[in-house]
Amino acid sequence: MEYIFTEIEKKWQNNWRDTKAYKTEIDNSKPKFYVLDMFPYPSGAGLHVGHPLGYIASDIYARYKRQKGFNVLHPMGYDAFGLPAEQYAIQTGQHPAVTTNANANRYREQLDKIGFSFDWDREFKTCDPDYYKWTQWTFIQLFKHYYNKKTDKAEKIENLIAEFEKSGTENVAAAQTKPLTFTAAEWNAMGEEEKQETLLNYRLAYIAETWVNWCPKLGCVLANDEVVNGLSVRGGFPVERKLMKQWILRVSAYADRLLRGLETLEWSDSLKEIQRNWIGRSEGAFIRFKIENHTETLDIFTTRPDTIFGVSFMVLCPEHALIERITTADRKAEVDSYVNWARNRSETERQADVKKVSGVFTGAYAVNPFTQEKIPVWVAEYVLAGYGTGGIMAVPAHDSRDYAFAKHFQLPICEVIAGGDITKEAFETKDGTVVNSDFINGMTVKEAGIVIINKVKEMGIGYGTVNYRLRDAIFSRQRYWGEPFPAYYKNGCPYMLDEKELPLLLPEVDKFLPTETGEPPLARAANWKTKDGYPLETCTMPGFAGSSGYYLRYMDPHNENEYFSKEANSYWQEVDLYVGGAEHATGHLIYSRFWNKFLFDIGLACKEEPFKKLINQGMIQGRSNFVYRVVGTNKFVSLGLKNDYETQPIHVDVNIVSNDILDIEAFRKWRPEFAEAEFVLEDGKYVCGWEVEKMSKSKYNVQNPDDLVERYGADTLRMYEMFLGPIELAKPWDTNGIEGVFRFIKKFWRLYFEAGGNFAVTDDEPTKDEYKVLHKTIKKIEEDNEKFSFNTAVSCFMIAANELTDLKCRKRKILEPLVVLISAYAPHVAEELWHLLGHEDSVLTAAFPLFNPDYLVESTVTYPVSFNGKVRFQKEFPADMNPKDIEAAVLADSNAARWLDGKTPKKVIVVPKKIVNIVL
RNA sequence: GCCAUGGUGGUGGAAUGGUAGACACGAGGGACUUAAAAUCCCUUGCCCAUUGCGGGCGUGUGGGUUCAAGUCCCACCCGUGGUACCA
Repeated sequence: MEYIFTEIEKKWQNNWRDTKAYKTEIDNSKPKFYVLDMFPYPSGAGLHVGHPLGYIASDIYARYKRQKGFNVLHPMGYDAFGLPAEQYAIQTGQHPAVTTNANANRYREQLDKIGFSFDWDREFKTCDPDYYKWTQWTFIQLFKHYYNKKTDKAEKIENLIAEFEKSGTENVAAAQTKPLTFTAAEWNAMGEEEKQETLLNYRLAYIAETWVNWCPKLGCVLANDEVVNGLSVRGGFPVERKLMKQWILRVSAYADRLLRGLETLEWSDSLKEIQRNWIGRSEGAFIRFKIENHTETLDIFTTRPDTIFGVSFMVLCPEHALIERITTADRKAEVDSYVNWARNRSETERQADVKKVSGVFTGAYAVNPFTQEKIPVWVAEYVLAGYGTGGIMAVPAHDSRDYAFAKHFQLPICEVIAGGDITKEAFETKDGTVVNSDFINGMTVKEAGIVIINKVKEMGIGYGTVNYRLRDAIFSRQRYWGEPFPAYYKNGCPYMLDEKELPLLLPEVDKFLPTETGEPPLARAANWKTKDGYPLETCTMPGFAGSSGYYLRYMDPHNENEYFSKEANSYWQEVDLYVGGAEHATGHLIYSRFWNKFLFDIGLACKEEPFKKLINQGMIQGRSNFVYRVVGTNKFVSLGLKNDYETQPIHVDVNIVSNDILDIEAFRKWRPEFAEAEFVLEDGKYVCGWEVEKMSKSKYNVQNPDDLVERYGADTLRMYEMFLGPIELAKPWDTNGIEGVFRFIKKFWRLYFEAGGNFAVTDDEPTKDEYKVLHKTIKKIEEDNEKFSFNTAVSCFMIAANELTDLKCRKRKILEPLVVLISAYAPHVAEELWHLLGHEDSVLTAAFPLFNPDYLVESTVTYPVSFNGKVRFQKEFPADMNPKDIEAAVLADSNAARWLDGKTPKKVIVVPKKIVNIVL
């Protein structure tokens, strides 16, 4: 019988689908295991070979865990809200839901061909109202909670209101937008609107006017992680700064817990480090400076309170509210013009000349609280509005940016930490002795910092604190294709819809564009009001809203009354293994952790962290092929000969190149202008050049998995993608080696058939050597599966197949367990062989074979004998011989005599089962 | 700049401090075949010897620890990814 993968794969894929072989239910008799892939955005381009890399790895692990007796949850779905569908809708008028559904169906078709063990009964898209109902519901909860720093968790806003009524802000320690203080009497005297306005300062989902990343081309606000180098991640359009009223999530309230939680996770160190940097914890002090002739004060954050005697100027960011009030009349014109210029500069422009120093003096002076010295207050772009207080104390001697600024504007530079040469550059090192600083002279940086913090606290002008770089997440998007906010406005204040009114369905609109007055597309919807006639929010939620809690919904995806049931959550708990790309490190993986921690605080999720173990699959890069055209002709030279001509490299579609050899006929047909192409060949072949680049349509290096499945079958594709290299490693996609894996599968198949082609597995008792091959394989595969070392596992299967072929082993006791072992990797082949072996049930329910160490025990071991670390000969000994006897036996050997050459060995080292080393 | 991470044959990549290069691709040679496909066998890190054993050099560079280093330590060079006026 021949290996006809097309038939086998179709047969079993249909069987698994019809029998719902992968349907998963809560089963308290088994331990659970939750394996999740980062679900894809269904783009129009379809699945490319990079997607399945992670899915195959997680599928192998899920199947392995099932074999090990776990009840495995392995769901899949689609992250369906997003910009491309909307932009397509704007161009064509086609509703994004239509495009999204079509794309998702195509993805499903492609995924099905690869033989994944997803429980498709749990599938959903984030744009399904049944699902986004719970995204909206969570948003309402965020609105109704604040972060209590005393209990270190989210609490009901009612508790806060009760506290305000009782004693104002006096006993309140809450995460807040800006510090507020008021008494109970003041609170009680506030009107409804004022109270609501005040509460927004505390809610975990709040509205505030902030500087946002505005992308005019997309007509939309972007989150910090959606902007790279001043350009939008989607589309690469320039991003500006704009002051807008936005919904915001108070992610920063969780900064410390997000940081500490990392320690409990089995994530790679590099990914944890990226998150640590993103959260950006820094210890320092808030210090309040008086401003001369003003009642206003200037608050700053510094990590170097020890350098306070070295402050020679202050700097405010151009957005700072204080500028207007303290600028002196004679400086006003200049300051205004600078501030205007700086504020209107786009992110891109700002990023472009980071090195350029610019700034302007306000004419005002702050007062150093320790020396009473007058310190000029400047405005400069290098101070950012979004970090700390938007104002700094500049210590040019010990900060390179302040140094550059001081040099440029000829401001004094005063050394307060000894150890550097401040005539050349700033001395930023934190070990050194404090000098020129009155009562802290002679102290270390660390000691001085503590003393200053205590002192400012005593003086009532500051305190030691921790500052985070992590920003609150802007949650409004001026788009159509997203979750509508379950919010409406009354007298300008936001209120939430009743939970019973959820889901608030995305309305139909005539066009997916903003209105003529610049309002978001939802403003076009007819009757976009509550039933009492209040206007609904017209923004929608961002892409990360739907993906922040989807893993929880998979636990109980059809629940109509709850996000997920207590029962389901307490069984499945958290994701045990999460597989996906590291590019989500500062976006999705932060937002989900925040989302989950909040749900944990309000008693919904039973685990604080959503993803226990995370594997980052490396990016699959494209491997482009080139042909070399002789300049000005239609003649193409093979790679090895191109230096003899003046050539121009041209991208050629990788699908008409095999092992870097061009299919000339296909090339002629590829483009009309190449129909008459001539070729200069090497050995009758046209060899293409290659380069690793991003996978992209324009480089003709996109490979989709369907072609490969068609040519080699799903099992080969699965094993080949694993064989490419370690799963975490970024690597270029390269089909050059796929033949080898295909050969292996055919060889594996042939183990079960005699020369004539009949299935020929016997019940004979295997020999010891045959058992050894099996048990060696069981051991290695188990180890590799546990380590996610799937590439070496594939090699291990190849070795086993080679050895069993050599042994002509066709025995059930060897070949049957081998089918089970390989079923996680090549499930179709395994299932077919399993049935040929006479099983009625499915290989999917078979247990992982047990390893028996007895079969690996050697009676003799060959020891390499080395002199001074160089191997000279080998000698065989009984496996249980003791090292002293081995030593004696080696020295008595005639080969040893040759190398000893009359010398007495200094030392003889016998490493059990490894090596004998003789030191001369 | 900072943080992370990697550097091993023509290529992808293996190696709990213990015979570096497993496995695979590619290449060369051979068998089978009318031929092709498929399959199988041999060679394949470099250099010398090749009538046989054999010998020397090799994991980015330079040092060090060790009986023994791709692996551990120090310094440097190069690549990749993240991040950047974060006070």
